[in-house]
Order: sequence, then C-alpha cells, then structure tokens
Amino acid sequence: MPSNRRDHLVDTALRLVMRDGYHATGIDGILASAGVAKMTLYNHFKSKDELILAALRLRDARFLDGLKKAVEARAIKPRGRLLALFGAIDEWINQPDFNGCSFVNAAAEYGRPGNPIHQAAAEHKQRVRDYIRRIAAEAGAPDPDTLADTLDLLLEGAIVTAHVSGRKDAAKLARRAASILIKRALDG
Amino acid sequence: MPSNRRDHLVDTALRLVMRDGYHATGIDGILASAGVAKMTLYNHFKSKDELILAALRLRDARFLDGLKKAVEARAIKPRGRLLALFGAIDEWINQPDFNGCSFVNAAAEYGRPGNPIHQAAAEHKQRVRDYIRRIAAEAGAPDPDTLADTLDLLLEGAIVTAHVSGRKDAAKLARRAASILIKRALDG
DNA sequence: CAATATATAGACCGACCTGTCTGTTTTGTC
DNA sequence: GACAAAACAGACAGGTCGGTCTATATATTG
Repeated sequence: MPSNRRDHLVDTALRLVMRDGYHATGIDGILASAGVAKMTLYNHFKSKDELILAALRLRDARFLDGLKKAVEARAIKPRGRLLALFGAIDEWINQPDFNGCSFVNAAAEYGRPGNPIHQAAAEHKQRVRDYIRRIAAEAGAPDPDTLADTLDLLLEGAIVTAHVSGRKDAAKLARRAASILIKRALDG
Repeated sequence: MPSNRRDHLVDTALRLVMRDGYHATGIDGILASAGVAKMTLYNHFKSKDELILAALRLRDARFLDGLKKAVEARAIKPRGRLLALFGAIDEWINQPDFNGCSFVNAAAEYGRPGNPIHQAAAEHKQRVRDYIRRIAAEAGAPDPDTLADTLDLLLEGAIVTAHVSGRKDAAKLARRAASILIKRALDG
C-alpha cells in the first residue's frame, strides 16, 4: 500500500529525469520540487537508483497504457491498428515537451546491460514488442514475431530520429514504410 | 596544427565517454587515463563541454570514414551498397565493446536541441543521411531523399534496439526490411 | 647557451553529490 | 485527548565535480 507521498515523489522524479536526464537530476532537486523531506525518500527507497527504477516502472505502465488506448481509439481492425501505432507515436513526438524515449535515454546513461536500470529499459522494450506482436498475430500475420520486430525497428528509429535530429515527420515517414511491409507480410 | 597531447586527450575523452557516458565521466578520470596535467586540458579547451565537442567531432569523422570504407568494401554497385550499410552496422553492433551510438547517447544526456552537443549529434546524423542519400541517388532512386530517410530509420532502429534490448540480430532484421523497401523504390 | 613556450604536479576553490542523523512537528487512529 | 507513525527541516559527512592557480620542470627554438 504505497503512500500518497511515495507516489508523488515517484511522479516528480519521473518528470524531472525525463526533462533533464538521470545523472543531471539531483536528489535535492527532486525533493525540493516535490516538497518532500529527504528522510521520506530514504524511508521509501534504498537509493536514488531505486527511486529511478520506480519512476521507470511508472513510465512503463503509463506509456503502454497510453499507447494501447491511442491505438485502439484510432482503429478497430488489427491491420489498421498496426498502422495506428505510427499515428500514436507521431502524436507523441510532436508534443512540445517530447524529449526522446526515457528508456533509450536510460540505457544511454546506464550503458552496461547488467545494470538494473538498463535491464528495466530492455524489459519495457520487450513489453512494447509483445504488444505489437499480439496485434500482428490478430491481423493474421504468418510470422507475427518478425513483423512485430520489423515494425518495432521502424518505431524506434522514428522516435530516436525525432529526438536527435528534430525530425518531426519521422513517424509519418516510418508509417509509409510500415504500410508497405505490412501489406507484404499479410497479403504477399 | 593540433599538438600531440591535444589529440591524445581528445582520443582518451572519446574512449571514456563512449564507455561510461558523458556526465558519468569526470575530467580527473580523463586526465589520469591520458596521463596529462589539468592545465594542459584548459590550455587547449575552454571547458569540459568543448572537449566533448572535440571528441564528438573525432567520432563523427572516424565513424563516417569507417562506414564508407566498410560499405565500399562490401559492394560495388549502388544497390548492393545500400544493403551493405546494414552489414556494416551489423558488424559494429556485434563488437564486444559496442555501447550504442555515441550521438544518440549524447542527445540523451544533453536533451535540449539548442545545446551545442545535441546539435553536434544532429549534424552527425545529417551527414550519415547525406551519405545514404548519395548512394540512393547513385542507385537511381526516383526519390532518393525518401529512400535514404527510410533506410536511415531502419538503421537507427537497429542500432538503438541492439543497444537497449541487446538484440544482436537487429541489423540483420533491418536488412530484410530494407531489401523489400529498396526493391520497391528502385524497381517498383 | 639563453629565451620562450608548454607541460608538469598538485594544492585549492566553491558548488554539488548521495546518503545519514537529530530533533521537532504534523498526521492519523483509537 | 492520548499515543504512535510518519513527515518535517536542516545540519552534517565524505566525496566528486568542473575549474583556477602557483611553482617547477621539460622541450623547443633562436
């Protein structure tokens, strides 16, 4: 039963690390921004890394939930939903506060694959891929794994390109390529 | 005419930030690893950020040079070279010390697009895209820009997926999708 | 050899870092 | 209103950060 303050702390930490990065965001800044005392943090978490892990779990849940809702609102049939993935990402990367994928950024700062934070990023990406795979299977793809992996590559490419290069059209571009690949995978 | 010590410093800085990240790599560590005095650094650079910028310029030159050489060694005809891009990236991401794209990682840590380091990352990506575009044009693509942008998305997706998720087959997967898209763009 | 530029080691600065501790105040529950 | 749990503010510790400064030593060049 997590207390309200714990949730508020995690939410604040997530907001700040998404904006400023992980190493660049200090404990004191999070506490000041949340209006929470230091000992409250260390009563709920063993370390800054544990707080970050909780923040990433929150981000994972929110992102997947939002993605699913956006996709399902945009299309009913599975094939349409595969394309709707790119519409949802397009909307996201064009938000003014878009700052790249928190998990890619986390993996960038915690580069070693054994690091728990890096691992959490990998697990998030796995969950996204699982979701895409499910839609691909529902669409009747003969090889839903490969189709999901391929579409996921395009999505990741669009997200990272939108961030690094500021290409706001990256998702639309990815969508065009995806359309071809989906057609070929399902109809070919 | 840059002095040898300057080059050595930049080279050392690049190696360390590629391994450990930008904020996580301290000045003192770079100096100790390079065997160079602190004042030597500040005689050649105004700040740590300037040193990082020099390191990224070095990385940019090395990466593009290596990519071109690898591509040109793998195929003669432009269409083969478009596919060879993915072979080159495949080789890279399967190296044991692969730690993601330094420029994606830089953009992750210096998230604001106005930041000079972020900007250097964007410029690097632009140069990569320009190179791909040139090959696409040589291959006779009716719309080399779009083809290059699309292939670049797949490449970026493969690089980031290989790093975050440890998918060593990401480039091979991307290559398969690229093959379809190239065929369609050139023959379709 | 003399003169000048460059590199050296290392002390030092103020700021910031994560994490600990103390004592006080608020909060929630019976 | 009594009592206990939780959160409070804030000092503190030990370290690291980027960056400056001094004084010594090493190269380079005339």
